[in-house]
Amino acid sequence: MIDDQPVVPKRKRAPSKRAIATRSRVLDAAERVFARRGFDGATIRDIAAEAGEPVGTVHHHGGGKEALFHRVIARRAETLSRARLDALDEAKRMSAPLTLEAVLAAFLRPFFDLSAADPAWRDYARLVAFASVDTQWRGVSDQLFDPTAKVFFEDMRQLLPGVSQAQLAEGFVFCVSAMLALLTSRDRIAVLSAAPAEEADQIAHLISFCAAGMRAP
Amino acid sequence: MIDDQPVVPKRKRAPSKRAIATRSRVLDAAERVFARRGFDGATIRDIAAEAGEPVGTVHHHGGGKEALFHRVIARRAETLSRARLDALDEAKRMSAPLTLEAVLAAFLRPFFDLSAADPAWRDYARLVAFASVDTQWRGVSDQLFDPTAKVFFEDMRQLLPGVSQAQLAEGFVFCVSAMLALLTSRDRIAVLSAAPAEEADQIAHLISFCAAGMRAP
DNA sequence: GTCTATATGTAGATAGAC
DNA sequence: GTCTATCTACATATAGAC
Repeated sequence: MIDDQPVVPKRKRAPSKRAIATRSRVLDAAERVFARRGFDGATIRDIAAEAGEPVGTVHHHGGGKEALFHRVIARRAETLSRARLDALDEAKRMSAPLTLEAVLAAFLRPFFDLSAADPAWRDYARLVAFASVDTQWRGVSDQLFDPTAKVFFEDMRQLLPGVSQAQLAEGFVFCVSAMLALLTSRDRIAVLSAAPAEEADQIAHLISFCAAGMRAP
Repeated sequence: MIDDQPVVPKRKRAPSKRAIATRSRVLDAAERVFARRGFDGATIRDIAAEAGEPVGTVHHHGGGKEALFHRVIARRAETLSRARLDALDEAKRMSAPLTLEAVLAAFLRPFFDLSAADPAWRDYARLVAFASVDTQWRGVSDQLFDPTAKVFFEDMRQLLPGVSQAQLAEGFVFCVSAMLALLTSRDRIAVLSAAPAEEADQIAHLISFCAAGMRAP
């Protein structure tokens, strides 16, 4: 253990462009397959076929099935958190005084905006929904999403001083579950409503639903 | 195909008490294991071990893994629907005029009441949550829960004539997702609220949250 | 109905050529 | 880094004794 290089011991060399592209293809394919089938329902072979790569390559870049799932879910988490926090900053700059609707919109909208710009984000939403229901991944999603959630939670607490922290926590979880439901169950909603709706309207409804619910007490 | 008995061709004989008990043990075990691991994550062997029965017996009573899952999810659906519809009738008898809160309570409360009386219903809730997120089971849960949902949906439509059907459908889906979140994520709420809460309070909060959200427009 | 033994397929993972 | 071939384990399912 003496005299081993202390600096930059990982990542022996910069990966080639080709390698980066392959890795990206593997992660994209894994995201789609995990979104469709969940963690246990997906197989490395499904992912390899989806990526158009051999099985060994998926293992090489994914580092095993569990690590691959973790990598896929972590990959976009940072982008999502930053989009939310940026939106919150923007809301604080724009609207004075800050409203509950503005805070909720800053938290809820980015996922939809990203999904509208890139359909892969819709798959990612399904993946997050799978991870949310499976206690096996509870720790992972908490670690990735909780820090940002806490920031918004604090702001909401300021805006609703009359509401108990317990009730606030419940409301926040209800909001998140409603967001995921809208992201992943638009077809179910369409069946009940008997007509396809504009997603822009649905997002506005989600926000007003959540705001009213949080204010209910 | 001629001359075969047309009457009571299924179920050659009444099953023995012992057989009924075994079947019940298998279904109970399957419910617990499916609730913990989801459909794909669970194995027949896990279920057999949980039931204290050999693998062959699980197959005999379950009829294969898919049929077993279907059987487990269908087993309590009828009870739940009846409890909801009974509660709705009761609400209509008791409160005149009927309120949105009363209708929502009739829909949302029974699952919690049943869970409080028998912890197996809590597992069932986790199972339903798993099935809700997995498109593979979309059809099954729709078939089992949609007829009752439509009854409540109609009553809410009467109570909220100013709200569009699309918005009503969204709100209803939000309510269901919030209910499942509360049934399956109490630990997550406890982390945010920094204190364990009484479930009775949480259910009251769920109902007021949903009522306010539905009325938001 | 119950249980043991087994058939058959496929899963995740890896070794080693290129 | 890429890809083929293969190892080992365990999945579902069933056949047939009790």
